[in-house]
Amino acid sequence: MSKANHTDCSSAMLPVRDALDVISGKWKLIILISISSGNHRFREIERSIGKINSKVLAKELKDLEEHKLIKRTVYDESPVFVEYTTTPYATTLGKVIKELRDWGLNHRKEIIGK
Amino acid sequence: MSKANHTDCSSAMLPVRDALDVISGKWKLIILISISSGNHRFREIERSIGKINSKVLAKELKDLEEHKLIKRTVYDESPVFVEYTTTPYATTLGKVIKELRDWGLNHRKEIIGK
DNA sequence: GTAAGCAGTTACCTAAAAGTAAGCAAGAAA
DNA sequence: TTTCTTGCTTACTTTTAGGTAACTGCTTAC
Repeated sequence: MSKANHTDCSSAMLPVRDALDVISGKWKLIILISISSGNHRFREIERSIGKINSKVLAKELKDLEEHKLIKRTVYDESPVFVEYTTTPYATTLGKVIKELRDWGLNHRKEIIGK
Repeated sequence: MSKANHTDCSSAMLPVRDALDVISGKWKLIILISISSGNHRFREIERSIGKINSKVLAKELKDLEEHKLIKRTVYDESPVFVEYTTTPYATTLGKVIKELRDWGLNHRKEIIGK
């Protein structure tokens, strides 16, 4: 008889954990925003973010690709060039990003910048 | 003349960063969910999460309090007891959490559990 | 022929996050 | 009276994220 003297809420926790596994971290959403704002080349993305370094960017891009959120395409022209684009699946993150933005904007007003 | 050969999107990035600073990490939202699901005592919260340890929980609770997302109240009865509750401000995170949940649920269906 | 841009990689380092295990003061229950 | 529960703290270790700097092969521009 497992007498669990607490409210169970694991069903609410699990999906949030899943989502955080994909998007949390310092750079993932930032990179997605950069790409969907029109930066498609490695160096473009790097410059648009500014403080990121190429090692971290390369790693994060790989992660995002594994999660099917971006697509890496190599154009075999001369010189070859590499393009990163967001996938249709990435657009499902739109609402998440919007809510985070709105909340972050308000939070800065309320707490940080007072 | 700073010739920035990339699209500028810093205004979209900043608020997202602010939000992530507060909510990213392994436990913050999980703890908020636990408290708002009815777990108000330290040990209750601990048990409801399961894998967290008291050192980490204590630290995260302090962080959440600093961010005005929860309130710690000490009731000076005998024995004294401590209660954690979410603040009205925490409810502004509701939409964020909802979107994360929905996305996480879908993500598990689409990517993880296939 | 030298410099500069592209898309990264490599080896190394640091700092922060998270975990482990134990303990403590108080009261309550056995 | 020993044990249990609560709400933590302390000291220590491990793990992970993130950062630095240099360097690669390739190509074009000067």
